[in-house]
Amino acid sequence: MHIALSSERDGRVLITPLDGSGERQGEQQHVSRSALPAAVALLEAERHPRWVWDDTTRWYPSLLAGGVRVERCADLRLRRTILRNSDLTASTPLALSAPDAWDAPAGAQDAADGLFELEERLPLDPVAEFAWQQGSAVSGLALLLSAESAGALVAAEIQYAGLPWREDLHRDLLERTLGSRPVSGERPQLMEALVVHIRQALEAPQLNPDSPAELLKALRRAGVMVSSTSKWELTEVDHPVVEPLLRYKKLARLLSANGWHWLEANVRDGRFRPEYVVGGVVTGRWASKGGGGALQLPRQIRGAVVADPGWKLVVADASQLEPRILAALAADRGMVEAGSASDLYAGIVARGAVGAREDAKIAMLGAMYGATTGDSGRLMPALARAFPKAIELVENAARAGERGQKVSTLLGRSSPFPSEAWREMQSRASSDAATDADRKRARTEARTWGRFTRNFVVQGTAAEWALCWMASLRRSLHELSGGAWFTRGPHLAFFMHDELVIHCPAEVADAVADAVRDAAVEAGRLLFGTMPVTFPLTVAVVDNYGQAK
DNA sequence: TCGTGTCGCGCC
DNA sequence: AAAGGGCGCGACACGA
Repeated sequence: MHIALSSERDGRVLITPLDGSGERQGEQQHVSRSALPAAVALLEAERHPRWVWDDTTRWYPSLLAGGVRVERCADLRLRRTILRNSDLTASTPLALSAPDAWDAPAGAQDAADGLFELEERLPLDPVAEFAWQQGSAVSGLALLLSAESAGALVAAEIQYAGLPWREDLHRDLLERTLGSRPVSGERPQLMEALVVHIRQALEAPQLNPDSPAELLKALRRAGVMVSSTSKWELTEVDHPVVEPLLRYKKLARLLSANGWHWLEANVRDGRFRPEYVVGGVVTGRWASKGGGGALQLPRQIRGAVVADPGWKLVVADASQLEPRILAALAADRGMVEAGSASDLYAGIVARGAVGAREDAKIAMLGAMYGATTGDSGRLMPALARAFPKAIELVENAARAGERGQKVSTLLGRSSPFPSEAWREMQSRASSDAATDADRKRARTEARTWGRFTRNFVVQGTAAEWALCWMASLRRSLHELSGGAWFTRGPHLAFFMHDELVIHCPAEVADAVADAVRDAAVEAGRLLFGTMPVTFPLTVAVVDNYGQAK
């Protein structure tokens, strides 16, 4: 059972029941915007449909605000992106058609109007688009299409519910770490004190350490021969300025990224409401937007995330997700077995591939990111001998990218083609007129694109695992809530690539911890069937996010 | 006074 | 000499 929602020119909403292929099935209704939540709630209860709409971010927030949660949806815009780009649908009319308004980015319908011809600016018809998509979709993409849409529901629900945030604790942290809040334009006391030390150590009384250019000059004048002012380079240097400078940088970062200004802009009524962009990264990872920086919440301030009285936070983190994904994706038995205990890297050492756990970690990162030099590059041959299938998979992905081909994740999301400029560079380099410089530059660019496609298959498949994990958990949390409005019971409150935070009444925290583990098992089964691969979680039941890990 | 590019840093 | 993938953001630098 599917039901499409679409806007009409008169501002009302058209409700169209559909069958699974997109054929109309039964009577349409028209309702006003204000009557929509009630109409959806009724149909949801009676028929449990999959709601078909152009863009979850255009429909779901107002339904949630109206007290209506839905079970399933088909987000046509997200599905369009997958279907247009996937290798699995490359020869379908949809993939071959010219881009239209359905290809515009999330929430950009209005901004996109100028990009398309007049006739494309008519209200989008979800019924026609759904039928077209259903005709183009192949069975191999079904899981990805539904997981992506489920992700859109999760993202909207997280934003609606928000992450509980204690503004008072955040302010205490800022005052302890930076000093009391300065009048605008000035530095907090503890930062100003460090500036005095830095200026003395560099004999540069006017220095503004916030300016990388000025700072670099002052460092070099003082004999500190660095090529940038970055932390990793400064750590290598032995000079009295390094310690206060690194401390200053840390404080400056806290102030600008998560200081008083961030707090006022992003926390309201005790909640931080992250704004996720589902599918915002080409690999399928989520992105975030707005000043919130949802996907980079620093550890330093997680102490301000505190469960409501009588509630708990269940924090779950998928350990070593990407290397485990690679092992399973490649069906590399040795690497899957190395990961059968809780620590994959220890398992790699135990199998004799490398000598130390730290080497195993560096080597695996190098394999996934494409390192060729340094410690990571040196360890690669040993890793390739021990785990030939896993390494072959990432090498093949890199070679395909270097040739300008697409690569795909397990569930069928494909990488984009490289740019036209990239292709021209490659063909110029292989022509008779090519100079050595042409060839060299083309080779460098080919390798760069190869590192992207190499990483794409692992990062993208890990993102698919995470989508399945969330979708599965969302279902079981709903069951645990026993019919109450979802924010009254256990609900997802935060997501960060391989980590979830669930806010829940204390009495169900243990059940939630079990549910989040079960959901990880289910995600592994959805992606890899009966392969004996495990995705262990670190689960903590805490009052305060800072207490986890 | 804009917009744009670069750096540096945080997250995975 | 070559250089590990993906992001978002704020601050600074610079040119229109």
